[in-house]
Amino acid sequence: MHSTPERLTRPFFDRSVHEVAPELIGATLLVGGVGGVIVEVEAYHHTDPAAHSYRGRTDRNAVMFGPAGYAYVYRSYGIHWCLNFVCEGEGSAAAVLIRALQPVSGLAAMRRRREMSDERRLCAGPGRLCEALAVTHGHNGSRLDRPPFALYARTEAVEVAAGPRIGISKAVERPWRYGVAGSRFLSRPFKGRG
DNA sequence: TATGAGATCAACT
DNA sequence: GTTGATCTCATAC
Repeated sequence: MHSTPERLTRPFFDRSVHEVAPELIGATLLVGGVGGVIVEVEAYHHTDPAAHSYRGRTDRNAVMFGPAGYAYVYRSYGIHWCLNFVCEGEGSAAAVLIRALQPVSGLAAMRRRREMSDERRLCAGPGRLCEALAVTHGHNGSRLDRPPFALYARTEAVEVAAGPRIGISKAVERPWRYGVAGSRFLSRPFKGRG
């Protein structure tokens, strides 16, 4: 074993979402001991027309308006769950959408929940990731530095690619998607190099 | 490899 | 009544 990875706590998230998002690439996310290395995220901010918080606080997005370091979970297209990490200070309504993991821990549990064995697609996409890690609305508003969540800073430098976000119809041009260029575990490749 | 439809529901207009 | 920060399966090349 090498050095013990640094555990990410609330101060880590209490910064600009555009600082936090790229730094999450390469970090390790576990939910109940199941998870892996974050390889793809997207940043959202309340000044951003594509963000849920853009039109102000509602019952659904209330967690985004709270303090940093909490999980914001919402239902997407009536079917999937999507996991976000709330960033910046209270009222800033910024969050990072976790889009893809490289599976590392709890492969058997993930395969059982996803009913598939293909490691590349176990967590390649926000909906898939939540299914593999058993993240549901019940995790909405949970602290990220308390069980079942566990987050660890990356231990090695990674080259972070940026590009346009996926699946949105507003502010499409903002390059607020970050990830490991060329990773086999992305929901979709980054344009340019790969 | 690419494109398209269906699934399914809560928020929002 | 319409719209998604999506995924899967089917069909077409």
